[in-house]
Parts: sequence; C-alpha cells; structure tokens
Amino acid sequence: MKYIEKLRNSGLRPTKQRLQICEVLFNTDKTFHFTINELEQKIKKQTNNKISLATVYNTVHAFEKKGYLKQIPINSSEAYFDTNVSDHHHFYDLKEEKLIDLENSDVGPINILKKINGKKIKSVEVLVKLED
Amino acid sequence: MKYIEKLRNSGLRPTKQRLQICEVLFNTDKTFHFTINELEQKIKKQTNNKISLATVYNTVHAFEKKGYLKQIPINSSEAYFDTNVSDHHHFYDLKEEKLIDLENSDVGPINILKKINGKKIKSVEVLVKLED
DNA sequence: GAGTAGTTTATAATGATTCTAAAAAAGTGT
DNA sequence: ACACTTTTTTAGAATCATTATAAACTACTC
Repeated sequence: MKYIEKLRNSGLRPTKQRLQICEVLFNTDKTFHFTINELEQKIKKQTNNKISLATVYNTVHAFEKKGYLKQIPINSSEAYFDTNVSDHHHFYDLKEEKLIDLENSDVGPINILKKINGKKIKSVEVLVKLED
Repeated sequence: MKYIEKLRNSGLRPTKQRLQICEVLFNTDKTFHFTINELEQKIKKQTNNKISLATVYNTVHAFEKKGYLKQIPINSSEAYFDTNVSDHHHFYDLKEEKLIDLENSDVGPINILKKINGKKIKSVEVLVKLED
C-alpha cells in the first residue's frame, strides 16, 4: 500500500484504520476541506466501514501534527481541516458556510514588517470573508 | 453616561449590565483581547458585581453584531474577541497562547486578486502564528 | 510465540456555548 | 405615577464538539 511508508516514516503504525482514513483523505487529485463529522460520514460511505469517532479524532490530530493535514483558523463551532497542506489561503463564504481555496498567487506577497523578540514566524494565514 | 447614546443609536437598551460591560470594555485607551471567561472575571473585579454568564454572552454577541467588538478567527477552544475594531491583524504566540496586534502598516497591503461571482469581500484577516 | 508498546473502541466526562422560562427592568401611553 | 407591553436578565438545564478513560485488540520486537 502506498500509505504504509508515509505513516511509518513519521512514526505512526500503519493500522487498518489509519490506512482507510488515508484512502479517504489522500487518494484523490483534488484536495478538500472537512470537519471531523463530515470525514466520519465520508469514511462510512466510501469504505462501508465504521471507524470509531475517537479514532477519527486521534488520527486527524496525528496527521495534523505530522503535517499531512492543516487546520484552518476560522470561527466556527466545528474545526475545519484541509488536505491541501501547501502554503495557501482561504475565502470563507459566510452565507454558505463554505471554504474556498485561495492560491498564494491570488493573494500576492505578504510582508510581515513587525518582529517579535525570540519568536519566529511559523505560518501566515489569510482568511477573506465573503458576503453577498 | 457616555455609553447610553452609543447603545441607543444601535437599538440596544442601555441597561445597567450593558453599561457596566461598556465600562470594562471601552473605558480605557488601550484596546485588548479577551475570551468570555476572562471578561466575566474582569467584570467581577472591576465592578464588584456579578453579571450572569448568559448576559455576558448575549451582550458580547450584540456588541459584535453592532460592530463594537470583533471576533478573531483563531483555532482555540474559546472564542477570542477584540475591542480594537479597526482594520488590523494578529500574531498568535502558540506557546503563550497570546494574541498580539499587528497594525495594518506592519503587514503591508494585501491584494486579493481572485474574485468570486456575486460575492463581495467583507473582511481580510491575517493570522501570523509564532513559535520559539 | 511471548512480551510490550501502541492503537482502537465505546462510553463517560468536560467545557464552551446556547436554550429556557420565569422574574425583573425598561419603554410607552394615559 | 400607573397599567401594560416588550425587552432583558437570570440560574439552571440542554446541547454539542472534543477529550479522557480503561479495557480489548493489534502491531512490532526478539
């Protein structure tokens, strides 16, 4: 399986559940945004297999820590994740409650002029809220 | 009182609780960031007066809707608000879990080149995550 | 295969937020 | 000021996403 190596390389054992979640998350050209519950539904449909909610949470967090997933900073009751871990930004359509990717080239360079002593920048994320 | 007008102008009755919350939020030169629980503590200390948690929630949301407060898009278990409603951005110190203001001039102009049909941009918010 | 360390699971616990419905306060007209 | 309506406050209950628990299970090592 193509994900076994990937998991092993980051110290995660390639379990049946993790491989199934990998299939759902990464076995597609298109990247996508999801909440934990949307992912659980997708797993159930796509694999005809129920993975415990706790495992879905654990796995998503493990993947996030390893850089396979990114959490999107947004004010919502549920956490949103992105399978696109490249450097990019988001529109958030307030009415539809949907995220839309904004490629880095759609935003132009962002220059953070202020420096904080002893801290370095880990990420720069832009959220563009849309209304009608 | 200086806040009565402000509240009335936006259709909010100037109740004792709302005026007290105004004092805590706006009777200072410095703007600040807070969670609902931090605000509740501050109210208790500063006014020697307990306002029901439900009222704090209601009032903060009413103020947010009227544009007196802004919610900061961030992934945290608690919602963060800002008394600074001017156009500006934030550092988020991941270790200290603290927000730091970034003036618009500290970031430089941001140009959103992509357009979405029928939607207009309501806000552009930049979150810069800091690590050691 | 035996031993151990990591993982999954159902369920319980937690904690932020929202809901509820009754009491209190504010607004309005007389 | 008084009667009446509407809004607000309140304590407590309900909700819902997320995290913790601890027992059963699986993967890995030797």
